[in-house]
Amino acid sequence: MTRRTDAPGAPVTMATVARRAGVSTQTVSNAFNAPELLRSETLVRVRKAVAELNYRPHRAARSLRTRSSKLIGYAIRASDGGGNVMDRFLHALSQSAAEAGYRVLLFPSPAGPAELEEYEELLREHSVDAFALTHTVRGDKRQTWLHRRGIPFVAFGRTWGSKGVGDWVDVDGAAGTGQAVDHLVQLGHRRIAYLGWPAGSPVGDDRLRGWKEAMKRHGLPVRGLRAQALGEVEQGAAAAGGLLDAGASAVVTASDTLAMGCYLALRDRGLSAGRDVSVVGFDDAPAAQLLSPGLTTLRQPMEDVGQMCMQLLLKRITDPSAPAERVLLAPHLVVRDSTAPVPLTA
Amino acid sequence: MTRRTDAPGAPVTMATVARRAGVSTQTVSNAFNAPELLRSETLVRVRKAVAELNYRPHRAARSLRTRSSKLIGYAIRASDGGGNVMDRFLHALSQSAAEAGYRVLLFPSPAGPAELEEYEELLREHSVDAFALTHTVRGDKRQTWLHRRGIPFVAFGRTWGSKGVGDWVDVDGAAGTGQAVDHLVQLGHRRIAYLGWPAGSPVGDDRLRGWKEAMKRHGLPVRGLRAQALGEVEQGAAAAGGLLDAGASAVVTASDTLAMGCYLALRDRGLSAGRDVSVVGFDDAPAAQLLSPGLTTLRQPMEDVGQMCMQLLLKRITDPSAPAERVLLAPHLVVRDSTAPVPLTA
DNA sequence: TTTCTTCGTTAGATCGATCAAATTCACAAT
DNA sequence: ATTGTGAATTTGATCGATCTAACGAAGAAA
Repeated sequence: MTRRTDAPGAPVTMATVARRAGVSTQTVSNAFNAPELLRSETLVRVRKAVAELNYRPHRAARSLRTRSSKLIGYAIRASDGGGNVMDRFLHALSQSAAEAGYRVLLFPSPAGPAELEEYEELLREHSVDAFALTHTVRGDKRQTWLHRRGIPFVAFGRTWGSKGVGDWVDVDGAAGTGQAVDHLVQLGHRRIAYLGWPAGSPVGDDRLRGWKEAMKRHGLPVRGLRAQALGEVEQGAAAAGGLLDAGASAVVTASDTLAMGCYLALRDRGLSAGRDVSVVGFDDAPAAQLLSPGLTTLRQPMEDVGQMCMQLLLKRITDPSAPAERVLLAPHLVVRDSTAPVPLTA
Repeated sequence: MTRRTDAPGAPVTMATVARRAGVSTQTVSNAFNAPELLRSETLVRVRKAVAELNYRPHRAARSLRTRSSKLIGYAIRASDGGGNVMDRFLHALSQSAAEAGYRVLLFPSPAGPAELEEYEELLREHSVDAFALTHTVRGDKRQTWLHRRGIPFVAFGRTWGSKGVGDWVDVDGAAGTGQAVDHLVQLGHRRIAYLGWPAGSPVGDDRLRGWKEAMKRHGLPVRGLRAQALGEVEQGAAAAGGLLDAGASAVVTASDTLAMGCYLALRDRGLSAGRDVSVVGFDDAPAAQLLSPGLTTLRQPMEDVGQMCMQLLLKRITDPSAPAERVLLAPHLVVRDSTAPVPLTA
């Protein structure tokens, strides 16, 4: 026999609410999922009961019936080294997800080919409705795999290969370095150098292109104003030295680390960033504002990236067959003291 | 009427598996949850059917019946600035959780008093079984709140207030700076300075204490070998200058940022870290190994922290009334080139 | 008055698993 | 042959919501 009384301490379910409001459970359900179906007076009554009992629908029950977990899977990597960028993305993503009634399910991603098995496992258990991908690489298998099965997903990071599938959001590196050049030109610089990574990395090539195109747009020469180094500070310093010798009055770099290399190269020559030579970094790492002088750098708009990812994902969930959307967002130039007008003596 | 045939494309449920294995659904359930109850021959038969159908139990259904979501809630903050420490914690936590059959549910934590409402919401919906807390502060309300309701939780970060409740895991800052001193003493240093933050921050005071106690243990003087600065690199450099003037041959610092200040102070004097004066940082920030020379620093054992958190949490879930456990883990000294034997000239 | 609509609400089945209790079976003890 | 015992398996109820379909009441049209 079903319990008719509401013992204190008994779990509060829809039936409890229904009893108190003097309606059926279906009406309570409608109050949550289709309030427009209720007469406004009934709605008020149900809402009152919900508030008094502090009731919320049981996720598992709802999810079992509706076949939707309202969870988005996100694979976290061992140590992505991405500095605080991934942190910010994750926060922005979960924030936007929450606003849309979703939450983020975190799972550790085994590197390599076993990775897809984790995705599959989550799907088999119906643990997630969709995925958010990051750390996309050339010819990433995940996109096509998910696409083939009709699982909604969105990627932070473009599909670099020619024939990519699915929606993505990415940061426009070229626009970023372009902005940096514009900023420096406005300060009177003309010999604006670029310090990047060796050719071949898509992200690096993109940032280089932005500098090159902006220089052309302003009618400025680029010959001899380009150097490259790997991610180490000291190597950056060596490469930056060459650019200074070539008479650069400003250096746009592919990363804050390389920018730190510039700082060192300047210090070794008794010069100072900002005062003598302007330097622009990329990423706005935590160290950037701690440096002295504070580093002018390109901050990736992770809040917007997360929000946009969620927006595309929701659209995809709603309409799985809509054409893919791709969004490029420009980084934001954070101006600190490492950029300044060209010194008169130069 | 119940469907007796298994149409292709129909969802694979326990009934499908049961039919194929020629057993009841309960037996399939037992194969997952209590395999020792089955005759080994039956178990094999069921496992075979499971494998052929690629079946996994539906999370929501299981969770509805067992009243356990197997999810651990974790509140992600806007930008905790914790560098890569939180990243590593989160990865370690989800890794250990996965090994125990749990996953991590990420939710954005609104700052301030509204925070607890998010926790409550998750509990009301039965979305999580337990919580992992970080960023604990003096007199944190979350611990007592969760404790009072009997919700299992674990904190990364000790309860600094006197009357804390609940299990926690933390990094032993004092042990870290102590190790740094030991290492330097072994290299022949005697005038080992400490560069920390202004008194008052519990973490900072802890690290200072470790240095002081280790110095006493080795019978070394501490007078005049202590300075403090806020988190900025340049201020660190100024403070470090004083220590160098006081004849320090090595500096233990409270953070990698302060260590970078030492680098600058040395460079300004034409000296170099490692060769002339040894420097030890704290945290192993991404920049630490990029610096030149590479920074010897104390790396927080986040993998162990995450694992231990999960271990305590599982115990707590199993036995909610067991006495609280607290674990302190020592950081690991990562030796790079910024520490070296005392130069002969000194 | 009767019948037809429409709107709001209710009743009963269902999602896919686990729990508690009942049942079957093999085998030993009486 | 009968009963007892324990292990292996099955049966039926249940978790808490949503779905489909049916129902009742109010007002409009006949």
